[in-house]
Amino acid sequence: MNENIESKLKSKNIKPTAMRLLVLKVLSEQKSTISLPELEKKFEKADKATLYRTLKTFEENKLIHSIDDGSGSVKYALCQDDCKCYPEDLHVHFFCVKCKKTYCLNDIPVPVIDLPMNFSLESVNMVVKGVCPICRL
Amino acid sequence: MNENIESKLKSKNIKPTAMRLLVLKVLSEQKSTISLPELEKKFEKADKATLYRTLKTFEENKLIHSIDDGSGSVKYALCQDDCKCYPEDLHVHFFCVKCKKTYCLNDIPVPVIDLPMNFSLESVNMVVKGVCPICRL
DNA sequence: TTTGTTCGTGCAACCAAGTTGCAAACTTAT
DNA sequence: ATAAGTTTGCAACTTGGTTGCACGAACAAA
Repeated sequence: MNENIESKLKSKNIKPTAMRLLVLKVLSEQKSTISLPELEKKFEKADKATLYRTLKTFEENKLIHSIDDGSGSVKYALCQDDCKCYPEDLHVHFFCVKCKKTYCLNDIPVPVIDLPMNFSLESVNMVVKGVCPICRL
Repeated sequence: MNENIESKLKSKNIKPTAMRLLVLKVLSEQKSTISLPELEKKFEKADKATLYRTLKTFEENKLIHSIDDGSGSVKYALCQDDCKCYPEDLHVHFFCVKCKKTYCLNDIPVPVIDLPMNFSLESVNMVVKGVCPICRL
C-alpha cells in the first residue's frame, strides 16, 4: 500500500519524502476534493507553507489537479492515472451547495467549446453547482 | 443615458441611489468583466465595503452576475436584459492568461450536462482559459 | 569520510480579497 | 416632525495564499 504511494510519486518524478508520502496518503483517502486549509486540519502539527509547496509540486508534476469551485479556497484531487491535464483529459466538477464538498465527475468530460475566431484554448474549469445525492436524502 | 441607467435599477427593484448609479455606470462601460479591487480603483474616494455591498445587491437582484475565473478575485458583469440567471441563461466565460481579463462569451451558452443520478443542478460556472484575440497579435 | 551543493522543511511575516459591526447620514411613511 | 428603515463610510478583522530565510537532511564529488 505504502509502496503503491511511493511508486506513484516516483512515476511522476517526485522525490518521495516522508512529508509527501503522508500528504499523498491523505489525498488518496479522499472521496471528494480537499483544500489547503482542510488538508492542514488533517495533521496535528503541519506547516501551511510546506503543505502549500507540496501541493504545488504535485500539481506541477500532474499528480493532482486543482479546481476553483468558487467556495473561496482552491480544491485539489488526484489525477486519473493516464491524465496529462490536456483539455481533453478534463472532467466536470460538482460543488454541493449544502455540504460544500466538491466532487470530481471523472466520467463526465468537459464539453468541447467552439470558441470565436482567434481565441486560443488552453484549459477549462467547469463547476456544476447543486445538491449532491447524500444531501438530498 | 443616465435615465437609462436609473430605469435599469428600478426595473430590477433596486433603489437608485447616487452611489449605485455611479457603480452601474462604470459596469456599463466595461468591455470585459471587473473585480471589486478593480472597481475600487475606478473611483477616487470610494469605500470598499460600500462597493462590495452594492455589487452584492446588484447580484441578488440579477442585474449582474459573478464569475470565479480562478484569478483570485471574483469578476462581475452585467446580465443580458432578459437574463434570469437560470442554468439555461448561462454563458461561457473566457479568461485570457496573458492580459488576465475575463470576457463574457454571451453567444456561447453553457453546454447542458447530464449529471449522474440524484444530483440536482442549480448553476454552472464555466471558464475557458487561453489567449484572447488582442493578445495573440 | 569529508566537503560542498542541492533540496525540503519549518517558522514568521506578509499581502490581498472578502466580510462584518457600528454609528452617522439619509429616506420614507406616518 | 418624528419614528423606522436603508444606505453609507470607516475601521477592524478573517482567511487563503504566498514569500524570505535559515536550518537540516540527502546526495554527489573529491
